[in-house]
Amino acid sequence: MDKNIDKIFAALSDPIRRTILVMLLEDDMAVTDVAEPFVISLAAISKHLGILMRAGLISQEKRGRVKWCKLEPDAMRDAAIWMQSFGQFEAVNLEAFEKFLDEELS
Amino acid sequence: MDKNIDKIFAALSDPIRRTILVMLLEDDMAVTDVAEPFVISLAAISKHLGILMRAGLISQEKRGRVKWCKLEPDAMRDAAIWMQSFGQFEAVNLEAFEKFLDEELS
DNA sequence: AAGATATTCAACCAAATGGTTGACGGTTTA
DNA sequence: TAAACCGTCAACCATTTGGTTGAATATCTT
Repeated sequence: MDKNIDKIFAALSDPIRRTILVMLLEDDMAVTDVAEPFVISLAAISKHLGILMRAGLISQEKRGRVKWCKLEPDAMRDAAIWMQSFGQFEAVNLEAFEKFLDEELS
Repeated sequence: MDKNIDKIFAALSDPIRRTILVMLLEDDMAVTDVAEPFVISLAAISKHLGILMRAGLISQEKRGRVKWCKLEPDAMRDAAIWMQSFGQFEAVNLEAFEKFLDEELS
């Protein structure tokens, strides 16, 4: 139960996986569509999705031959609590967040 | 500048390193004292501290033969912003945080 | 000067990570 | 039924990670 925080932080340490999570903020996506913007192989994306799955950050549901990926934002709560404990971080303001998303997606 | 978020999350993915950060919440510590509660070798702790250093999460200052380790909580801000963007996490309440620290330190 | 203390370095090892390609098993479409 | 599509699996490769031990360096103490 607590070992999972390891997996969550490890999952978040890869920029491809963070980008995938940002993509899933918009909407659920099929594996093939998740893979589309990246230059690496579908198999590699499949592995990344497995890591996100095992960390609990996404869930997957197969309908027909398509496997849908869904964001599970709750998984991040423990990690967020851990981080904020060091914090006195100001509340996130929208400006900072939008700027951040721009950089992340470029 | 942004590549560092990879290193921050990677650094946080290890329970020993997270425990070290919690220890440094209390006060600055010498490397030997950081290592004391752990069963692994001093050299291994030295490597962990190097990873925390390169992630910017701690700083080190040598005075005499003793190297002092200091928490640098600001380094976590970018990562915290990233996480909170998925969030709508409620503000951390003290109860949850104390429970968390108990688990982390045990 | 010699000895003890603090920390890192170097060489090594096992396991995990991130990538590849090719084959395979389901599912849909023609 | 045959062909196309969706996604994973298996085998492989290079690199990184987390640990070890023993030697090296630097500083303090006696």
